[in-house]
Amino acid sequence: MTADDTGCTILHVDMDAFYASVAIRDRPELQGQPVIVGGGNRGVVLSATYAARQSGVRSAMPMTRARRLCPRALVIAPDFEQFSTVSSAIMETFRSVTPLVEPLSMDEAFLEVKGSLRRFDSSTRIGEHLRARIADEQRITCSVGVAATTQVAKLASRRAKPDGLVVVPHDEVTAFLHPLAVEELWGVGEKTAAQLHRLGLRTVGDIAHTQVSIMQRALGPVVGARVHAMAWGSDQHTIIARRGADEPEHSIGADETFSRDVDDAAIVLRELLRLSTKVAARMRKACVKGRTVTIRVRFYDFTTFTRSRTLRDATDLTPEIYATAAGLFSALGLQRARIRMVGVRVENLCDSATATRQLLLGERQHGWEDAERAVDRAVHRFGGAAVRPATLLKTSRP
DNA sequence: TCTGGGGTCCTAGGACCC
DNA sequence: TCTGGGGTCCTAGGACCC
Repeated sequence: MTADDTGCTILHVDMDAFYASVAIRDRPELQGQPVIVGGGNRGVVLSATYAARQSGVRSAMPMTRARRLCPRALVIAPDFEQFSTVSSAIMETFRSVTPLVEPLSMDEAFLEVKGSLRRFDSSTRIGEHLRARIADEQRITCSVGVAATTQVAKLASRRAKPDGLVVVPHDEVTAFLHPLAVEELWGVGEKTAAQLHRLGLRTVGDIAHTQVSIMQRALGPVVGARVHAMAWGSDQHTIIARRGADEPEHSIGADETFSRDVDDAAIVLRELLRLSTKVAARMRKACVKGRTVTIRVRFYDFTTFTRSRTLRDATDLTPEIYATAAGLFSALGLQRARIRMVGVRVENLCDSATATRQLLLGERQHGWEDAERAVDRAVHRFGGAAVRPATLLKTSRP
């Protein structure tokens, strides 16, 4: 790639093996060693150092398989609070260059740098500046992709890994994209790739030279059109400045895989209560209420059901969320089914301040609200274990 | 000893209203 | 008598991302 980045004002910045890099940055003896962040007897790999990747370890791989592939790897449990702190600092570094920062996850973001070119001279310079600062301030490496569109910038940063920078100038976009395998495209996963392979399409160039209508018939009107557009390097995505914490979510949920499959409804209900408590507390912290409660139940063979119910009024209260979740679960009428995972999610969120609530006849206005807020205060002062529903105290989870 | 936990977005069918 | 669309909301499922 040439250094001419004229017109390329979008950067995709992606930390290299983020969780693993943060986990070992204060432990010089582990530099260059195979390290896996993950855990739990039924967990997956969250992140692995490049030394571990050399043995074939990949993100999202079952830990059992990862340990088999790389028995000498050190396994470290994730510390999400630490990751979150580092992530916030990194996003602030990005914002010191441009206000147009769109975080995609803890460890990556799109930056629109058009407005910063006068100060920095070129997009490439900005990328190198950020790489140097993050290496200096956080002692981890990152990779940067520079292009005219988000999709191409994202693919460029992947090409740059680890610890590099790749520019894809406008007139080299098709030469860059077309040799790539279809599954390299953002939004093309296992199923879509298989569908494309059935059509005989192996490379991004194959997609580009197939009629949009054929793509849409195979993948649906929206996804088909998007994938075809991406094959020509054109995407409609414009960067939306967001600041993680005050961005309203569309849903808040929690799920839990049991360490062993469970066939006792009482244990499942107790877990639904624990998850409802967790979700309700997170909703109150985010100052949102929601109307639709969804449960997910995954069985031993990975088949998964979802059931949802929409309430008349938005809520952020454990008793209401739990009652709905428990009702949905009971309505499934399961008889000693072997359950692997359950989850509770609340959707249709709105700002707590604007949520209106019609009082039922005779309902006390502040009953549960007051109780829950007292719980929040106690948890804040004494920690999460301080206050929880009585049924969660009897036995520990399986 | 297979396969986490947090999300977003899309599709499709049915109910219901005008 | 027969037969309409369009719009919105709800529910269930599935694909995908990190």
